[in-house]
Amino acid sequence: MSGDARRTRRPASCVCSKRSCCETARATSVARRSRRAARPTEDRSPADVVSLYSLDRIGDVPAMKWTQAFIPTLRDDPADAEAVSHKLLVRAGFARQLVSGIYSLLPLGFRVARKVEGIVRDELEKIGAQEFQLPCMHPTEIWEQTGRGEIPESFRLKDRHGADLVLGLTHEEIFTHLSRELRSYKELPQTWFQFQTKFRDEERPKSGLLRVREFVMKDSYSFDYTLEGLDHQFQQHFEAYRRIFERCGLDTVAVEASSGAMGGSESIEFMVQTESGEDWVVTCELCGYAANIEKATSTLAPAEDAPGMDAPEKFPTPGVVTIQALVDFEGGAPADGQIKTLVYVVDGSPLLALLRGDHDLVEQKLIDATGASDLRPAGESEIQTLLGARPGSLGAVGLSDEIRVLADPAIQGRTGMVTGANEDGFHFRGVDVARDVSVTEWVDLREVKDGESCPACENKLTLQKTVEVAHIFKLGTKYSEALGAKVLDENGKNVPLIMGSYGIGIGRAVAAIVERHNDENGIIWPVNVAPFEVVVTVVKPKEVACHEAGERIYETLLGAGIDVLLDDRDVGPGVKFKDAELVGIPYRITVGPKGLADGTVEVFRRQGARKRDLPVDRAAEAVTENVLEDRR
RNA sequence: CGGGCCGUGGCGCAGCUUGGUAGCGCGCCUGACUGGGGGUCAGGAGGCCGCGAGUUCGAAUCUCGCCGGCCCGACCA
Repeated sequence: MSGDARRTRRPASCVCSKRSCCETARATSVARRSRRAARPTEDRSPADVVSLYSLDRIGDVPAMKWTQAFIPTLRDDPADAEAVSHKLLVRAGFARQLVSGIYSLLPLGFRVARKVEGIVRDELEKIGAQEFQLPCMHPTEIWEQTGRGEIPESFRLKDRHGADLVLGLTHEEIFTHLSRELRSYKELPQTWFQFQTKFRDEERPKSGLLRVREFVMKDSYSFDYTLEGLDHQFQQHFEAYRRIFERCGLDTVAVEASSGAMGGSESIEFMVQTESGEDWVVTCELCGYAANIEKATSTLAPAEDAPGMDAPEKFPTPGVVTIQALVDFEGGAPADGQIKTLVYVVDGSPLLALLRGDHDLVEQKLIDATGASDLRPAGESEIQTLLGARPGSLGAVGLSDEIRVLADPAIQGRTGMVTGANEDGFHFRGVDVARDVSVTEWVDLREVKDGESCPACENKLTLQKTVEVAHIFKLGTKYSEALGAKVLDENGKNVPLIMGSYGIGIGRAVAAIVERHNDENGIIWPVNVAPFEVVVTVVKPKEVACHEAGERIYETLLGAGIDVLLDDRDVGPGVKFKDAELVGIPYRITVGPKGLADGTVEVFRRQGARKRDLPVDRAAEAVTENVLEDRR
């Protein structure tokens, strides 16, 4: 009984000032024990009494009985949750929010996180990685040395002497700092990793554990002195990640990604498809092409040019300030016959981005193309100063060469186009891009749309919403050069270390697993990451036969090394079934008077909700077999 | 950072328009019954109504400010 159990569980370290507190508790617990011990019927052996008695003893019994575990399940979805994983992880007692984007993991949640970590550690050790533990608090200077001192997401603090510290957003800097102790190519390659909390003051945390401000990441870093060595490490990680996610029961799609502010030449993200995600990924089922929308391209159907003219012709378009308005305007043009002109400020200088009227800009592509560290849309007054007109009438025809113009290939060679005339209320028609527009650089800037053709095989592309669970980067020498991490090569020459970095968000992976493994009754954990693999549900725990049969099965499973939870609560069976399913334990063995009457218990498999009756003394063994089979 | 919504026992919510003893369901505690899908009955505990100021004889309710949370957008290593 939970009441009894709780009351006897006085912390050894109780520091209450009232002497009576702990003493009374102790007295009460003794009284309860004797009552409990006295309750059993006369036909029990002393061994039975001892085993019952041990129920009340906390210290030497693993906390795997429901009455002793902290599993605060909720009947209703939390009001502030939207994402499936958020609702379920809170409802099922895995996690609680402290403030926006900061969560506590409860025992069940921690058990899952530890299992995921175990899989990750196992696979990394298989590729020769060594585990470290680095600090969360870093001196700000080291971040300044690599040019990452001004990241808006960083949490900053000062120590009592006024020294500036930053809570680590990641650990390239610190691992690279340590790598300076590498002296010779003979020590290479090295692969180092850790599980550590990262702090990122996101502008908008959301979707429960999917996007948070404080989270544990497995990050690893590879050090070598040749590009081939880097390629090898990158490949090793890629394959290790594949195995990790497979073992976690996560279907991932590996996509080309933008390296963003991490720098480096190449990066691949591991994405999990879910409605709660925020990253769009483009995939081709036929040839396997896959890319983040920040990077993806497609093959376009050719657009039809309007008749050409000898020179652009200016015409009045009063009140027309959008692409759509110009489509509807008498004498206007279809969207794919227009040139969209966007003005950005890139590291302080203006830049024009030109796209086809029906296309959208991917800002990340602009950042990647310009190498900008700061990029934003220009304000209206800046635009007015630069081009002499307001947004809605902008264009690049006849601009001075001083202004940098990046244009998307979709408008290359087009004729008879319509674009703004840089005079409010006027547009040009008959624009011949090659003739009339001076383009500084042609770069892919447009966003791929669902249903466009695959750049590799021409098949139709699909667009999916996903969440990023891992990201691997070829960093090159960005960090090693900034921090002076060099080794001597075969020729005795100092060369910078060539690095890779590789991250997996543990909490995010846990949430992603829930996103993909659930039904209307709750979570369905894959066995490998389940907080418990089996729950033994005792239907009528007050009845000695039920209780004892349940205990026996529970102990047999424990002895077989199965993660098993005994639901010994004195509540109705419905409550226990609902909770077990909500929590998502893969196997349930139901022990109750009905089955015991003919010597059976019921084995229930959460996935697929399959039930079968087995003889009492066969059940533990059979379920053990199932579990061992499911573990991979 | 812009826009919207919301803060009332542990959880989910009503009450606010029209100011006057703070309510409901679930959960929790005690006891009994019950026992194969969130069961029944009886009794009970628990609330600076987010915080602060103001209006008023009187504020959960009206006004102002602040704080916190969620969603959309922008942003994102």
